[in-house]
Amino acid sequence: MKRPTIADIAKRAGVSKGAVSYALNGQPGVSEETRARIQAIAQEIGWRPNVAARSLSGARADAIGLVLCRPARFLGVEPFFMELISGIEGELAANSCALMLQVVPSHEAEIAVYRRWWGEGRVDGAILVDLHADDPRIPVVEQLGMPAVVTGHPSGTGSLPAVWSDEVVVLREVIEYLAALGHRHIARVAGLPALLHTRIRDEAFAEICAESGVTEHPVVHTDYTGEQGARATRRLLSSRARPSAIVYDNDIMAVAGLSVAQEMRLDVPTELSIVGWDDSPLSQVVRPSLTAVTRDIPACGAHAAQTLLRLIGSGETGSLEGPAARLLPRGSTAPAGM
Amino acid sequence: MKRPTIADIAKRAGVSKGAVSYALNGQPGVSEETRARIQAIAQEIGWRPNVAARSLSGARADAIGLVLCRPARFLGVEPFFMELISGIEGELAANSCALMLQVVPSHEAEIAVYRRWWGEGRVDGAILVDLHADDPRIPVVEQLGMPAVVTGHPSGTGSLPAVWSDEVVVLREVIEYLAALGHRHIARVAGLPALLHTRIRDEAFAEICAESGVTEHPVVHTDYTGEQGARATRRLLSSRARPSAIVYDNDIMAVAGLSVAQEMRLDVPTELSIVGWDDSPLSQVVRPSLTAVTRDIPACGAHAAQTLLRLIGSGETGSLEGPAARLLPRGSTAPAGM
DNA sequence: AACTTTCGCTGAACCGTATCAGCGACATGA
DNA sequence: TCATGTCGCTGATACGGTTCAGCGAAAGTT
Repeated sequence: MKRPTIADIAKRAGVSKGAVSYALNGQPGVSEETRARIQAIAQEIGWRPNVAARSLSGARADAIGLVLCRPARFLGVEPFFMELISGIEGELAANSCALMLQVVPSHEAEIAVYRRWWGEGRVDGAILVDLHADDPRIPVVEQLGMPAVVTGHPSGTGSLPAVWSDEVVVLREVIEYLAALGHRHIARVAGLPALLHTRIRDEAFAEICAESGVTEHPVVHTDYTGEQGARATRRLLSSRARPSAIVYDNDIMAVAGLSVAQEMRLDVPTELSIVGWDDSPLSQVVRPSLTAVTRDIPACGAHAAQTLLRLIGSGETGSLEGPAARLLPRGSTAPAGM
Repeated sequence: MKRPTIADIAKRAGVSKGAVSYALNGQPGVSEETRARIQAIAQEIGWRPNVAARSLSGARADAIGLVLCRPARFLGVEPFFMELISGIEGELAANSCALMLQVVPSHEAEIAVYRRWWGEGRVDGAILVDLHADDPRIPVVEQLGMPAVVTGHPSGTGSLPAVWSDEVVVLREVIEYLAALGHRHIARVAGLPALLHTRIRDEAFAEICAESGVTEHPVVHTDYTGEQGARATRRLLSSRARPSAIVYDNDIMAVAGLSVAQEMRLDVPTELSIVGWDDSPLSQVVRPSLTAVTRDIPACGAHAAQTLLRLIGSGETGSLEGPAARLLPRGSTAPAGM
């Protein structure tokens, strides 16, 4: 009860293997009549193409790779990645392409994975996330010649196409919204300083605050964990002149900050306004529900996957702007106390 | 600048391809001297085995599959899966085995994925999660002959080995702890009723409550979302005789429940005790921090992966009990109000 | 009618590895 | 001394597809 092969089909159809291959791949070279007959037989005996054989013949691996480089504990609590993955998958499944996933502890390990995957012919390309400033992965991937798209600002992606959404625009929306509510002292609890998008937000934050009459705009960097988010919040709220609003770089830190505020008997939103980033169901579960920057993460993933598939298929490249983020006001923001 | 193959190595070493294959796979058939020479050459020219060719030769695909069957939105917020995945990966990486991931909307789609993966020779086996009562995947996987391990109670896994942790023991720990604190009315906000482990917990909950003198023990089923967790909590707390403690089936619902309680001006823990399940960083971020059932999810994943690899390698089967869960008391539980 | 083109198909080569039968050289045992 | 292994290696083949050159027949062109 072995798996049927095209040879079996060829025998039953009374044609050669080559004809079967043409018929099943929609290639010219067989009559429509024969094609239909062959397809019917393939269907009947439950034939599936063997990916190994197919990719050995110089074709594709029909898989793309995704490497996540964050500690397990942090990954779990960050809904971003799961949503991204499911978005990627939606696009891949439509093209019967598989996703290879690996979680690694460091950039070196990540690079080693790309080397291995590409060397072994396991993947046709990869999606790179969490772009760093002067990211060491970029030159390696370029040199390998492996098709790849980067989710992140195109300024740091070298020759690789990027799929990104403009963070500056939405950050401006956030600051101007808070400024309009009368906030003049806005703090930012940021993520990892090594990440490129953190830097971009950092710069834009300072600039936009200055423009909007927000005189105080301190930034604290963290590792995205709730723990560090809580600690940063505690420090900010303990300082002599405490901010009247805090913008967080992810949801879990915003929730942690909310708890710290409540612990310190500060009412949210009347005494402190809170804005989260990358809105997840979490934001709506806490009281008050969190005002947050939201964007369609699965759509970003789908977008990246689509771009990669096009790159693999036709070599066609080019950075594309993905779905835009926008501010979703909820209960955690209010006019600044007088 | 093609990828080097064993033929290239053979040429440079002045031996046959066969000898190279033996040398690089640790097989007998070459002298240690020749082996070392061949390995050095392989190293030098950067040779990597081509998985396609390797698996075509009847060997392995060197990949295992994992299919997640939950809507994208729910997946993201549930830290469980990411932690499980990173645990699986840790074990796989050590055996240079890859993980194929797919997210699907239904069991039928999931089964189709197994059929395809196995038919195409893409995977050597799979890990099944979210076991249902009378799970339709079990007979299909058995019939396919695909090695698989199931994370869940062995009562429903047919001939497939299971990796599970005893939920009844820890549930007893929870109930007896709450009973000891004087709680006589404990509600449970459960997950999807179709899941086998929900049923097991349901049954055990009723039984243990009865034994422990907990006279009232209502159960509400949900879909694991914070939204439904909040709604269930609201309903429970609005009833005439409200529970003095609620046990939730996951973290996000526990957090949602906590918010609802605060919204209803019920103090946690003095007026309501809350226990979460599958402790994530989330539990420690809210105030009060949540008493929760905790277990080492990455370890469970690693365990499952290890069992699967052994099953693939030697056909050796057998269910194994994984790391045990235990109760971690924090700030959200207290003696029942008089 | 002779020539060219197109169609539908065949047969063989090829991708990179694993594996098996066999072969000479040498060691071992009776 | 001869039969018997064992060692280290070779050469061939298999795996399941893709792809290419080529071939006979039919159709079209002049």
